[in-house]
This record gives sequence, C-alpha cells and structure tokens, in this order.
Amino acid sequence: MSTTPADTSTERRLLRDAGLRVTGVRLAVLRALGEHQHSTADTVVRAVRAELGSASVQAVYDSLHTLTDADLLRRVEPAGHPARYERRVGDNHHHVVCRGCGAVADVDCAVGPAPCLVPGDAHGFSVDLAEVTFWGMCPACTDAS
Amino acid sequence: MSTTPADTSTERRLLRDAGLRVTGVRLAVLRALGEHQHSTADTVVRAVRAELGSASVQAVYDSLHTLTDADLLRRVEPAGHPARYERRVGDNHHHVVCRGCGAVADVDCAVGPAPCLVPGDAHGFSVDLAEVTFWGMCPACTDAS
DNA sequence: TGCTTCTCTGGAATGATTCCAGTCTTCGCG
DNA sequence: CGCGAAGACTGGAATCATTCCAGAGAAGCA
Repeated sequence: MSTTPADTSTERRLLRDAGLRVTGVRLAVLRALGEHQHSTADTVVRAVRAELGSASVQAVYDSLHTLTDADLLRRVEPAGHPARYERRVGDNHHHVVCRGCGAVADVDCAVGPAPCLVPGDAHGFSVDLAEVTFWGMCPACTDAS
Repeated sequence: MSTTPADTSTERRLLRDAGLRVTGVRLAVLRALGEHQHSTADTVVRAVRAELGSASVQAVYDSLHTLTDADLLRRVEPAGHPARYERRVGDNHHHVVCRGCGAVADVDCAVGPAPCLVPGDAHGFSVDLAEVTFWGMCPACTDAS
C-alpha cells in the first residue's frame, strides 16, 4: 500500500554483521517480526507479501531458518501450535502461552543466563538449555469464559 | 508372537476407575507405554498391532487422547518432534531431550507441585503450569560426535 | 439377552513444513 | 561499471503427524 520505502538500515546491518546477504525477503521478515513479535510463519508470509507485493512461502521459510541459525531470530514452538518467531534473542527469557487462544508473551528469566535451571539427575545428558513454558489463560480468554 | 495372554488386571482397573470402557486397544496402549515410556504414537501403533494382530491408526490416536484426557497418560511434545506419551502422571516432573536423537528422559522437579515455577510478570495471564524442557545431548550422541 | 452408546475401521483430508529443479540475485573482483 | 560463482527465490509436489468422517462393530447397563 505505502509507497514510502521503509528504513531498513538497522536490518541491513544486522544481516551484514552476521555475514548474510541482504535480500528483500530477509529484510521484510525482520521488519515484520519487529512489528509483531511471536508471529507464525503464515503471518510472516502475509506481512512480507504486504510489503514486497509477492514472495513465495519457501522464501519466507528459508529466511526464517537462516535467520534463526544466525541467531537473529529465535523460534518458539508451543505444544499444539505452529512455530512462532521472535527477534528478542541473546538473553534467556521464557514464555507464557494461553490455553485459549494460543497467545504468547515474554517472561523474563528470574534466574539468569542459560541454562538457568539444572536438572537434579540428568541421566548422563549434558544439558545446555532449560526451556520454560508457562501455560495459563490470557486476560481476554479469562474474561470470555 | 507370544500366545500367553498378558495380565491386564492393573490396566483394566485403571480404566474402570476412570469410568472408561475396557477395550483391547486401550489395554494394549497402556501396556505398550508401560514397557516403553515416551513412545510416539507411531511406536504405540506398532506395539499395539504386535499385541493384538491389528488395529487402526485412529483407534490408537483415539485411545491416546481419551487416556490423556482421563489423566491416565501424559503427552509430551518436544519442539520439532512428534508427540510422546508416558504413564507417569500425577506428579510434576520434567524432561530432558537429546538434540541428537530426540531421546527423552524424566527429570524430577526439585521445586514441588505445579506450577513449580511462577513467572515474575505474567502479563495478566493466570498461570497454572510451568513446563520445563531441558535440551542437551544424551550419552550415546555425545560419544558419537 | 437387547439396546444404547461409545469405539473401531478405512479412507480421505488437513495443516505445517520440507524437498526439488530450475531461474534469478547478490556482491566480491577485475 | 560489469562478470561470474555462490547463494536465494519460485512454483509445485511431497512428507509427516494428526484429524475428520460415516458406517460397522463391541461394551456393558437393564
């Protein structure tokens, strides 16, 4: 809709610094997630298409993977819901997921850097991350029920 | 293979006590998970077929859902892996998942009953469960790498 | 034993994600 | 500024786990 080219200088730098090529899809993916944290791939596809006019589903999935591998994005996969992506990376934070609508919100980790928790008996596993997912009801779904 | 009918008295009682009908598929599902904790639906289907001779995929999925709803089973869904089921229910325990092979092991909760952890700022969500997944490498995959 | 209700069967469908082969871009280099 | 090789993007088909559906079949209360 808008004909004003968006300012993508921040995203360009992020990509370059990560040693990645700067492409339209990657910029649009980063910008989309900057505006709507915790979006699904599907939502990102729509946002990217709104910005670029067109883009294939694969291009978005590819970008999502590449950016996740480069630690520019983090993937969150709540049980029973499609994967969500967020730009908040590099810190150790967790998530609350609504059992009603699947809404996701960030929860700061009160403990510290990963793994913020350590299992008592890890059965010989070497643990590097403790992922905490809080389940409950968001305000809107609480009201509706 | 074995022609000796298995002793299913424990499972029968579990089902009756939960107000559920006793069926061959349900008994076989419970027995399969008694022998191999953290199995996937696919693995359970094979185990059930080995015991009963035949069974539809849906019958197993139906049983898995029914038993999970009745709190006779618990479902574990590690990101990027198909769902796993376990018979250890009623306590609050967590899991370690191997990044290499997907193996799952139980980890006792050092804190207490659910929700063993509470978020600092839950953004208005009412939280009832904290699900902790530890990620790492199992002994076998550590050796192999 | 009879009946009602719930379960199981088989097959098709769904949603999220991935694979593939070919075409088009990006960007280091001359 | 223009070339070329490595890396992205396209469209379409395929995969995997899981669910939906309608009809045939069992469980168990009366």
